[in-house]
Amino acid sequence: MRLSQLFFATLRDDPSDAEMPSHRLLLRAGYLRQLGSGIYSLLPLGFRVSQRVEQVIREEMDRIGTQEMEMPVVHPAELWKESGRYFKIGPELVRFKDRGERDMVLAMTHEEVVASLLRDIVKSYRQLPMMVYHFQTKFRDEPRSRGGLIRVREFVMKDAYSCDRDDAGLDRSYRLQYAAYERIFKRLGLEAIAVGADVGIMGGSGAHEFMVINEFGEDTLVLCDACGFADNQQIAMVGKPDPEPEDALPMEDVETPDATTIEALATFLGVPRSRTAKAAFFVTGDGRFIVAIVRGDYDVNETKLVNTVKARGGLRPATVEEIKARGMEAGYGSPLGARDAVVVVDELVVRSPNLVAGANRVGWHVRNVNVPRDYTPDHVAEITNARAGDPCPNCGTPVTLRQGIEVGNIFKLGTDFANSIGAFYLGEDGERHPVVMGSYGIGLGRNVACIVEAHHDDKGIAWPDEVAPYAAHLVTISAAKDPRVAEIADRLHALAAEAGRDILYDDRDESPGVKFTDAELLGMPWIVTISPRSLAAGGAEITRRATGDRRSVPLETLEGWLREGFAIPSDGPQAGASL
RNA sequence: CGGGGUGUGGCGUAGUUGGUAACGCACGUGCUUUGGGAGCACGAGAUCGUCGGUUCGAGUCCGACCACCCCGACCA
Repeated sequence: MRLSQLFFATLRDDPSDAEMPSHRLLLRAGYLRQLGSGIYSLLPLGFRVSQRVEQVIREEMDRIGTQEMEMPVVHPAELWKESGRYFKIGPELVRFKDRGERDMVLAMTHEEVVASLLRDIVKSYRQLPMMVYHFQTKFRDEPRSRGGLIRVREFVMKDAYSCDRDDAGLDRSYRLQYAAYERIFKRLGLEAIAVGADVGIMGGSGAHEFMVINEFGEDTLVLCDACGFADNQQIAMVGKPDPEPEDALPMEDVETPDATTIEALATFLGVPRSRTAKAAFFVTGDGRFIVAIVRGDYDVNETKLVNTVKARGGLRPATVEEIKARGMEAGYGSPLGARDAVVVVDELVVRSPNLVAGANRVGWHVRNVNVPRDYTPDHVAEITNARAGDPCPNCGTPVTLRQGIEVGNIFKLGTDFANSIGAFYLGEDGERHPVVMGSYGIGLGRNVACIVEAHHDDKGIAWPDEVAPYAAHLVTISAAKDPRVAEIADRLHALAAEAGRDILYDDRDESPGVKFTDAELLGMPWIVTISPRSLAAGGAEITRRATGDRRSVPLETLEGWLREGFAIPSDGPQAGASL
């Protein structure tokens, strides 16, 4: 591909609204353009990377016997009503009517379609197990997109679905996918770690998220360096040691003007935050009022809270009026005297004696509150976030917290979709059974961005060989001065094209500075320079983009590599080699 | 949806007390230049996010709206 013909433009200045390196570089190097919030066009270079990522995923899916197919982006809403997700999912599911006034949705994912296909096609246990996948556009009207390709509203995802006779079969499929994911991320040049994850709205019995560590990551990971324990903070259960035992003292009102936060309360009373109880108020999607009590030195974990109270439709913060209506006072709240509320208490609170809690009166708290002596919980469970330094549940070593980006996930769905959509098969036993499903997703664009996050320097991108849009970037210098330069470069370019592996060829009449700077920004793994100087030194100069290692190569040798698709031998340019 | 911010040519920006838009990069033409974002000359490109208001006159002042970005909420 001649750069003079390529549909792209490099930018000298950073676009002002790009913060992450991947976003900045993909924009500056001409891989990407934004159309709207969370909506992007992939320019030819970006599309080639995406296709190469896709091909890696395809090969690994095929390798474990997953069959490629394609399912639609627009679905009749009927199907989503059958699964119930039409009612459970909020505005991120785009709904509209077609010309016939029929309710339609834009696909966020494809479990319903797979289940409906199973309903039509799978009749017998002999047809199972079976796995399918496709690469397809998803649309999710995210409340807030961010970070370039990291969180978008429209994106292409590889989603795979396993279909098994029973849980044992699901476990087997899940392990196959897990292993395939490890191979995929390794080939993509990503150091992904699998963490235990919440099953969320997908339901089901287990899930892992594949995460790459990144300071811009939206998820918090709880990691143990000693034993390898890794969970998303949403579900990480860490032990909390027993507080010092004390005799329960009688409750005692204490005036606490303006102490509406734990911080202010602890300061005002001169006690550590661990001697206070924090109340948080929520309303579930099904209309129940929840008051959650955690110790003042911990934060409420909403995922755990949702799972504890089995909240359908999630949680939203309660309004001040709703809190008052239950006999409580925001800022001075506790279950003391509360009514019509589901009281959920963190298990550590039960073990912690004589805490300061809200009096449900403005300006007042109560000392020496003890559970269950002073109020009765409806649920006692761990509903707090793990903190850095808390003991690992496996080995007791203090855990660390890191931010991560989810590059892939795998879910054990179970039988919910099959049951609701009606995907049953006849077993060997002659009985009807629901198909047991699993769901496995990888977002292409997000992976492209994460590859750049992991493979760049201050000059630009440095693609791993496996995903580079072109294997090499051919640069000519002083072509106007020495006719041999263009002649040789043209020949090398043609040779690569004939060998079926196009290379990028900067045939523009630009100054050397522009050409080298662009080559480093664009990030092909090999930069090949043809110039009067390189010819005098014996042929071409080749530079490994990632390391900067550089050496002179005879033209015949280079031609040989190009015929092999620029398969440079592993003993290519060595560090320290010079012209 | 709450908080903060930004909208001026493709990108980055300037624009004073209100007087009809400027600079760098990129772009076109010509000449020179060619191993690290070249030089000179000429040139094209903006109804200043939109609508309304104040004013003789609005990029600038006022109001509403829209878009985008950041933090939070949210996130199969």
